[in-house]
Amino acid sequence: MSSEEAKHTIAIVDDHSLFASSLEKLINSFSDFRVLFHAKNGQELQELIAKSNEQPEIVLLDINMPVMNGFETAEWLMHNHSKIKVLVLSMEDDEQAILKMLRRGAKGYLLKDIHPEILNLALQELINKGYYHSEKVSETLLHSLSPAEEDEFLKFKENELTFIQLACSEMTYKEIAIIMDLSPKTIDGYRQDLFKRLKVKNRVGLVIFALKNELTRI
Amino acid sequence: MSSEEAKHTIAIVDDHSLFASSLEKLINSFSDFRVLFHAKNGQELQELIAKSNEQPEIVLLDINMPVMNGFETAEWLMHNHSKIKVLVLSMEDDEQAILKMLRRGAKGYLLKDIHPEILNLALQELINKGYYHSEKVSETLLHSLSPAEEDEFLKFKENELTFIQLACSEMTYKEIAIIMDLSPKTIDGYRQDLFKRLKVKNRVGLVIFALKNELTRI
DNA sequence: ATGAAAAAGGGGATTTTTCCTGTTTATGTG
DNA sequence: CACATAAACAGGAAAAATCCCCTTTTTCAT
Repeated sequence: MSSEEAKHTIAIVDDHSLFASSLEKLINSFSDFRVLFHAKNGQELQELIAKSNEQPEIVLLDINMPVMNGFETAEWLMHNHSKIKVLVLSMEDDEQAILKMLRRGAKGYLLKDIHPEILNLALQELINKGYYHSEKVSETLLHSLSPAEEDEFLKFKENELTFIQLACSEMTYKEIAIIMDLSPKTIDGYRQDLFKRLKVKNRVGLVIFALKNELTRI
Repeated sequence: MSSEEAKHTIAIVDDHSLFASSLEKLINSFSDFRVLFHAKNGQELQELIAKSNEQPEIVLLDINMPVMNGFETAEWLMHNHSKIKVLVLSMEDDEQAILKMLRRGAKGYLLKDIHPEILNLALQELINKGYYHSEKVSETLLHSLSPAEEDEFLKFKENELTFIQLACSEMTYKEIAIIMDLSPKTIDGYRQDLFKRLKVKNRVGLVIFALKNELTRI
């Protein structure tokens, strides 16, 4: 791999432009990667992706950014460009942040103070294996599963959870309303609110979400 | 560590008594561990724990057991004896099983064909770090949190299978028709035929069927 | 080549889902 | 009490899903 065109493309999303541009130089010095563009936040990334005729294969994503932060950006990428791999580059060594990012489909999580060669390695693994997991990330995952804590992303009220679970069945909403002893209109309210919050398009999307997050079992 | 009393205590839960007893011998040969008792299933474990005046620090847990399987047992332990660490010892190298166990608080997951020294190491780590994570487990965790890839088999015709898999998404039938380059009416034909054959009432039923039978993964 | 069977496509109707915009009813807090 | 807020509920309409019955096209073995 050597010609410019064969290099894997990368987008950087970080509001610290000094960091972003030095990172760009570094990446361009890697033999297999080149930076396509960088954005100051998620919103700018959306615009650049829309405008550009070339899509990045990998997005290096910061978390703390104004306007549209890393979590929202990862969520948007997951829903709208699932082929783009997200590698989080963050300042904070925070288990909850790591988890929240992984839940939003991030393929790796690196601290900003790592050695450049580690970044190169991570990028290579991202391309070859589809993900890069550092020791830290693995430990975090294991830790996190025992106390089973949550993030806003999947916190539900009792009724909502019941509705979700019933929606994962062959019942119509009318039948669910009867079971839950609520008006069909209330059920419709739950449905609409959940669709928006979980960014799903329809009931099948809701079912998939519930199963992925083990909100119910089939 | 050498006196019998100072050794860490272990309970084995496995219905294959030959395996269980040889495992007991093996563990008793480790300098830091001794087997307290073994049970044929979760129910027997409950009784033994209740009867015994000494609680095991670690439970080596099989998954496939009659009466009360590993999942149920892990769940019970999590809720009733959260201080006891569960190390799953399973036959199957199954991502879903690994995840289900970790979600139920398991502190480690080992395949039954590992080298004895690995078991010793895992037990040591369980005591020292509180968990043992193999490479496989780490990969599974990461894998599981991101959208998965697909797989295919079974006795459906190619087009049917494709349709089923696409139906397990947020696409409308019209969109599926476009993707499959068929008339929406043909898609409706597939749908109707499958509903009848699989005895499902609606699309959610179809999705559930597909997942139960591993026609697709989400 | 031809007839049966399978696959693809269709008309047209009802039901369910989905969406958008509200109002009313509880509920908790200063 | 009054006020803010969340929960429950509604009207109305468009889109999608579902159903039933029917026709055309393709495939394939004889």
